[in-house]
Amino acid sequence: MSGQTIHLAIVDDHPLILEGLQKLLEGASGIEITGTFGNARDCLAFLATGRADILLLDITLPDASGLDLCREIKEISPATRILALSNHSERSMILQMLQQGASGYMLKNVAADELIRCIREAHEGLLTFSKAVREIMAKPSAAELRETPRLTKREKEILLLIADGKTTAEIAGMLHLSPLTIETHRKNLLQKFGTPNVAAMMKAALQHGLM
Amino acid sequence: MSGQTIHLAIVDDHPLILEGLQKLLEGASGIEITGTFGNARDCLAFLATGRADILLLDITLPDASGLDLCREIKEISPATRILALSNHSERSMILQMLQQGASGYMLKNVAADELIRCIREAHEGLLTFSKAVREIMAKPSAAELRETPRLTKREKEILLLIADGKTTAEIAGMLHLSPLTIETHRKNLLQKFGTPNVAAMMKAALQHGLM
DNA sequence: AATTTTCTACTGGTTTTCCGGTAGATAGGG
DNA sequence: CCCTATCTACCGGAAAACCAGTAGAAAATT
Repeated sequence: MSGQTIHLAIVDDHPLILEGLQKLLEGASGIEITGTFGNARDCLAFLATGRADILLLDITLPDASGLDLCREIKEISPATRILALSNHSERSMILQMLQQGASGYMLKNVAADELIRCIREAHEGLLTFSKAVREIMAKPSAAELRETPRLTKREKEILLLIADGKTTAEIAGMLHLSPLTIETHRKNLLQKFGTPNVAAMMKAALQHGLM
Repeated sequence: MSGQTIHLAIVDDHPLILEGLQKLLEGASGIEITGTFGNARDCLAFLATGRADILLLDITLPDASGLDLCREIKEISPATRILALSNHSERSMILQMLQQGASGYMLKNVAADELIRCIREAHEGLLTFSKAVREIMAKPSAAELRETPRLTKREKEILLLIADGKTTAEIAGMLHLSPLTIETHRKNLLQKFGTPNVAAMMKAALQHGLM
């Protein structure tokens, strides 16, 4: 694999960026641009037949979210390594992109040599980031880790069972407790999270990484 | 900051690992071990008064999950950079640890020079991984990206509102639709996710990164 | 030993969700 | 133009969740 020509595709809704990247990568030996696309649709159509080892992917697209597109591409073409190239510099966005299957992340202000390094590293099967991204990722903001309700052991236990779709009666049966007790715990959980129902609570709990 | 002595603390429930790491890091100049702990409690007690620039953190602990401990530490001592040092090699575990505020991740089979490099890089404010971890992270498994139900525009819209804790009636009001219509969508969503209620659906949706 | 937290359980009632259908109107793509 | 997917809307009934309280027993902490 490595040492071969790298087949690169680019998705970005801004034509200027596409041109800029093309020019920028012209000088790089071993990298061949096999397609450039302004939206998700065209990109997917290309990947049905065409080849891309590496895909530079913007997150803001006209017809889909880059997050969705990333996952879709990994489904239909798992071998394609996706490098996010975005203006979004929030830690949470970077993590989401990785969760959707990206193999790297760069900000758009990345320098040419760094961009090329990232493409090469991704092609070698390594997770890769531009330096600016590594700096962002190393320092989680206090806002991101905003205080999580302190749950008791029992509450955590019950929260997990609720998340699994178990009803109050089912949980009561499993834990050999009265359904009324489970209801109380459930009520306390809702109150601790400050949410009106389990749907919102689930979102809060999962975003806090509680499961 | 950089160039100074790095104050390092270690949390690992296996005494042998603690000793091994201490010996291994003796030779490294500029790194001073200020504390070693076998559980979460002792570590938190230390951080209340003591100092640690970098914390090597195992995920499996007797009295808490390393994930929980990581977040707690970042809350009480945000300046402390946390490097996970674990046997868990699943991509999802690594992502979770980052979500909880870690600045890096290494597997326990890491070589001495790599360990030291990671500690130094973390101290310089950079996200850092051992090479093995970068390889794992670059290739998301098919299982992780297991197929997500294909939702229509409307369904996505309603899913988000449900996640915000809105009731059927509220959603109907917002979208100027009949509550019965919303109920149908809700029903279809449950069916597509294969979940018996919104709690489980929320978990599924969030784990698929749908929000 | 004293205090606080957690776990347990209850009453009684209201709201909401969930289940099983059916079905016309309106796109969007081949 | 046709076909499929989507969006809309309905019925009736069962199950579950949510709300607002109270309260004793058991742990855990101080």
